[in-house]
Amino acid sequence: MSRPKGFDVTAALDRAMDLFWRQGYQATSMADLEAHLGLGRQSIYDTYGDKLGLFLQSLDRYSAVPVTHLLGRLEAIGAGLADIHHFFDRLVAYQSGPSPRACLMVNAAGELGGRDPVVQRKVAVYLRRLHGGFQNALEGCRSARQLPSGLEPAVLAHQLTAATIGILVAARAGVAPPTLRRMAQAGLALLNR
Amino acid sequence: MSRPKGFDVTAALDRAMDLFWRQGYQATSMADLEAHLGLGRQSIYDTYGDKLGLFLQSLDRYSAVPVTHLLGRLEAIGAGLADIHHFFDRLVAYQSGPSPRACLMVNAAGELGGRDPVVQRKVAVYLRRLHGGFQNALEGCRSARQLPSGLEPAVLAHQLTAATIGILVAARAGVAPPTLRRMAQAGLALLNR
DNA sequence: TCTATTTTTGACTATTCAGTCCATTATCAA
DNA sequence: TTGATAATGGACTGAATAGTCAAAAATAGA
Repeated sequence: MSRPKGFDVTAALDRAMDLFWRQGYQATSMADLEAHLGLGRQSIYDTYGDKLGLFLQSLDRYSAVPVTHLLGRLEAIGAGLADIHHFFDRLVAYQSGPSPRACLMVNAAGELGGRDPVVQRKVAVYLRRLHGGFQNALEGCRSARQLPSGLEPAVLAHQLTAATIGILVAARAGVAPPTLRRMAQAGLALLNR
Repeated sequence: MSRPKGFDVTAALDRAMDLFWRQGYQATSMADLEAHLGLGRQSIYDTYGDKLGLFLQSLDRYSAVPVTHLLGRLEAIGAGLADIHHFFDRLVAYQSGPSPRACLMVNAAGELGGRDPVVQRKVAVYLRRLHGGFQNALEGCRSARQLPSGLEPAVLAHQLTAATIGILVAARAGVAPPTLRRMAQAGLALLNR
């Protein structure tokens, strides 16, 4: 080895993820990436491969950081009702900012799901993970007798996953925060029966 | 007036809608459109304006035909439980084909929702319409005593809308039909208690 | 200090794209 | 039949694109 990279590879990936998250894949040019990462083009190609490679790594990074951040408590041992409430609170709060970016995975499904099987699979994994997190927390609820009998965690997890995706698509469509909040309340109402 | 158009303007719009639905906006080039519509470029520009204009008209056409086709029974007077079941049956069946296209509106939200307010608004209108259709049918259910008391149609409509969007995003992610069916069953299970 | 290796930089290329121009063709109204 | 008008097809354009190349700069190890 001789000369080390003059930048933080992971930090730059975070910035790429941010840009793709906001603008989408095709609307983000290599020139945009150069500017936002503060890197020369060749450095980007050397480090991450081509544009699609960088995007796919951004999807992985998205799973590793923002998704884990939001889902962490749902996926933990001992997760329960409070964590589900917390999840939707955070979700709505995050999508109620000035220019909500919705979800990189959901956006990617809409833009590239129709033609890139690799993107498809990553989104599918994300959806399964969402479902798994809810199911874990719901089984915690059941153990703690926080859940009305007769509600199947696996089924309820589908309903909560759908509620989440619904909110994210609505956010991308510019739906107003009060409506997003109502959608979240409708999701949480599922737990009260 | 002198020379009439040598093609069916609406039929060509249907074909453009099909193409955008399958491939997305940016992945569809004017050359693709020429080939698929069987028209010269100038005819397309003369008739529909620019590419974005054609896309926006495709969104409107999508609302007018496929959406109306699928939602018609939910929006009709006298809609009820059977129509909600029918809706999800059709939805899943349609997305279980060899290469499901999911939903033009949802796809468009993911691809263009982040930067085009016109697209945003059209998607938001579509979401409201979906909610309205469910709410109409649910109120029919309530009148017919098909709905357990304590279920608010407006809230339940949010849950069913989310279930629908969830299935559409999953379809775009290539999720297998059996899972789509389970997601639909989870949606319908909302009506059973 | 010297050398091998890598990063960086910026210019370059070939392609693709949306959109335009214009000559030609076809139709309606008179 | 004729003149006005509109539609059509194809070539063209300028801009933007992803990706490449090669020279220069910088660093670790000897």
